[in-house]
Amino acid sequence: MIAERGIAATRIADVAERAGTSPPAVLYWFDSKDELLTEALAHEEGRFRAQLVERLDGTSASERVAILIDASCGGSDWRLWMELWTRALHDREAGRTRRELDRLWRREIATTVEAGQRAGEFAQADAGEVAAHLASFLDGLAVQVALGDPEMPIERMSELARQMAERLLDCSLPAPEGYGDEVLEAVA
Amino acid sequence: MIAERGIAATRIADVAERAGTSPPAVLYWFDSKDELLTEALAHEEGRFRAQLVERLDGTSASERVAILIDASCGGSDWRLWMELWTRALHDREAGRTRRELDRLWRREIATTVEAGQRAGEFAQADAGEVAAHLASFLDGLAVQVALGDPEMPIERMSELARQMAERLLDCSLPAPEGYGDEVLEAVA
DNA sequence: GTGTAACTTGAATGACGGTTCAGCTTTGGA
DNA sequence: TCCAAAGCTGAACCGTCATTCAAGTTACAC
Repeated sequence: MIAERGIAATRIADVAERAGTSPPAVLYWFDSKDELLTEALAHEEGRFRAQLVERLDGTSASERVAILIDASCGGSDWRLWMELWTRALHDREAGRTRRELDRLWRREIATTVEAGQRAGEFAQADAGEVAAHLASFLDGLAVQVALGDPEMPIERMSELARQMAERLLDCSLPAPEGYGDEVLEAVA
Repeated sequence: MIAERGIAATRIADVAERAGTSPPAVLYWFDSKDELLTEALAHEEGRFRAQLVERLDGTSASERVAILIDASCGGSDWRLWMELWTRALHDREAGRTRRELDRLWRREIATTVEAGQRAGEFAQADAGEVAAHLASFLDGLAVQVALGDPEMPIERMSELARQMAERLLDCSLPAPEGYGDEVLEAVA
């Protein structure tokens, strides 16, 4: 609901309708609209991480980087994070949440980079620097994709991010899987 | 006003108060709140471009790239563009505007890159590709900066973007000017 | 001066939507 | 079977704005 209409335009009545119930019923489970929105975003974040952990299990560093990029491209709806960003601009609590999520995400990348360096798969470079580079680049690309920029289809995002990682780490990454119709459709 | 409180929380009464007048007076000049917001964003965009054109006058390609990066870091309030982004997610008209602005911005970069290549200042590389890289990277960095990420002060954004450009173009860019207190404060 | 257009205002108006409330139905245990 | 708690509902309630309106004030042309 949030991804479709945006936080600002999402009414309790919309959520209720989607859930096949009534506005007061929604407020029976959530104390307020604000709490509902906050929990929705937290839930999505949890879903994303869980899916990521599963995919990362028992893989090489190169594969991991490829998976992280891949997950960025299609694993979650960037519209949600963009909503969180603008929320974070004016809401202290949302700001804290956002910073924490980003810190974890960059750390995930940095840790993987370091592992790859120890395994000799990647060139020596400051892992934190690489993580900052890659994370920012992915954010920027995702904005274009989420906004349906004709010059930035999701395949190009994937390709550019991949090139960037290979350049930063001086390595070769395994090929990404294609994107299923659901993902392509969600982006469109 | 929009940068401070966000589009969603900006009331006509706020604008009126800031302008030292009354809500009906604001609606005398703008047909609706929506038009007011749209024109505000367009106005800021115009201001930014005008300032850019002035700074770019009579400079070498290397200087131009440095100026473009510099302008990205401090020339405008990214909070406004982030507001435009989320607006564009659900508003067809805002989406068109955003795409057009981004197209112009990438073209500005690409044109400069091509000029620099003709002048022998930059390595040969697909200018469109370089522009897409750089523009996305700047967007991503700007998000972190705008959100006050402690790991991404504006100086680091400037430094990373600069390195990225130098790497993409295999060149050396002139040093950026420091950021004045106003910019640093606006970001904080 | 005086009339007119431009501009502004305080006071409604009205829609919208979160929240509350009093009571209904369902569920599950004894 | 009975009863309490859990879960839900329709119908208010109420605050918050954008927007309108009728009437004022100013500025300026003649």
